[in-house]
Amino acid sequence: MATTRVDEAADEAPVSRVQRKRDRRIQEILTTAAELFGERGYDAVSLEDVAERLDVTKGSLYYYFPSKDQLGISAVETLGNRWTARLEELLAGLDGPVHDRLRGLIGEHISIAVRDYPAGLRMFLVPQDWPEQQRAVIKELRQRHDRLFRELIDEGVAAGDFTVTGVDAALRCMHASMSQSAVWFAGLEGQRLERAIAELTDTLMMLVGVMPGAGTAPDQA
Amino acid sequence: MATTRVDEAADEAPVSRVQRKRDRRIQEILTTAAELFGERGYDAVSLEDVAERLDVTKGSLYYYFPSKDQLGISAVETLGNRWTARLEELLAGLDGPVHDRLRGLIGEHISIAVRDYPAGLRMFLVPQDWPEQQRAVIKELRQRHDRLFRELIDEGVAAGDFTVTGVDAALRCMHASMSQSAVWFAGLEGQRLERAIAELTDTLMMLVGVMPGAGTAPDQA
DNA sequence: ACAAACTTTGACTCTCAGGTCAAGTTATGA
DNA sequence: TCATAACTTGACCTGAGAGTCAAAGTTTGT
Repeated sequence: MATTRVDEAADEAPVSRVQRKRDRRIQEILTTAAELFGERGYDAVSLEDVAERLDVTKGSLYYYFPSKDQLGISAVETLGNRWTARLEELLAGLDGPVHDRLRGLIGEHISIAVRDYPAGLRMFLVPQDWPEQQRAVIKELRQRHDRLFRELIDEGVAAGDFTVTGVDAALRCMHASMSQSAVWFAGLEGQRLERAIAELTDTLMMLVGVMPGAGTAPDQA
Repeated sequence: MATTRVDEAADEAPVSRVQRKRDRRIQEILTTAAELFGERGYDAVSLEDVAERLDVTKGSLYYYFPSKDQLGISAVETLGNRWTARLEELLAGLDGPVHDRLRGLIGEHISIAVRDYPAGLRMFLVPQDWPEQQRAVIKELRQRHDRLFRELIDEGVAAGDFTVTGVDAALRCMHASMSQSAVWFAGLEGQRLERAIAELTDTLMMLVGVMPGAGTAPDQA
């Protein structure tokens, strides 16, 4: 503990204990804010609401963020990063035939979305509801998600597993449905939720030309 | 023109000349309001905005509607009725194999939605954005649209034309995609819009198990 | 123990949008 | 032409929420 000022030298990450504490606080705020924005929409949530859930007062938030919009942008960014990271991680951990990986990715995407990020989805639905600056962030997020799916689909198409025609439209439908799922499935739990997700997954798999019950290899033609 | 007071007797429709004028005014207001709500969302539109576009002042609106919410409900209702009526009419005018009719319905639905009712779609996306009372109206509207599609699909399934599994999920995806199309295709025009709609239609047809290029009867198995 | 840095508070201002209304304008019908 | 009903106006009230800030409270390093 005899650190006189060692960290002063390290020029990469934010370092000092006080800095870390500040960062943690900021994360707390962002998480809570994202939660609320997701529940009720950006406009409908006041900073007083956010403050209340954090058990502080509005003024505190302004100590960390210069405006509601800035808080909104950061919240969206953080949420998006966590979400995407989780998907990327999941995908990295998957192996086997493309069909199975895609199925896993779709299912998990919906599952994560509904369970953990109903918040995040709302922003995909009507980007215009968010202030100008957020839209850029949202757009980028969307593209990252898009890429994950597209790469997998391309792989499947190259391998001859999928018969998808019109990848763009298919991807759009997938995203639309997955986003909407947060609205549709809100309130469902346990078995019923499982089943709803499974059914939606099957349907979406159809969009890339792979029937749900067809097994791994289509050797019945 | 020698009407002394003939209409006083008719007890069904709203009658007097003054009444009809009033009704026309109300329709104007509702149309404009729905337009604006659709463009920017219910919350983001102030009555002053609505009044401005109508070239009157806010006070006038309160002469016809007791509150913003009531105006909102009526706007949603009117819009929904016109939209559904148009779809029903369209469907009634279609004939030929189920496949073609469904394709026509989907294409027109998207086309109408994007071109004439970008307004109306927004409310399907996140019903929670609307006040409690509107949601009932929205839900009913959704069910009416749902029924149109479902009946057609059921007919196709009965006839053995479609291989759809999980009608609910498929319908959900269709609605999600059609609603989102108003967001995706906003700004597109002419050829590009045509093509986008066509591609989306093809993709959605796939959801009910009918490949776009497969012709009317699947006699190639 | 204590000063400096960091954090939180709550009372304040400002603006904007919903809603009211008395007074004015315009249309209707006899 | 004129009384009456229909409509419109604009000034006003109100509450809510964004944003500010001096002062008070807490943590930190020495």
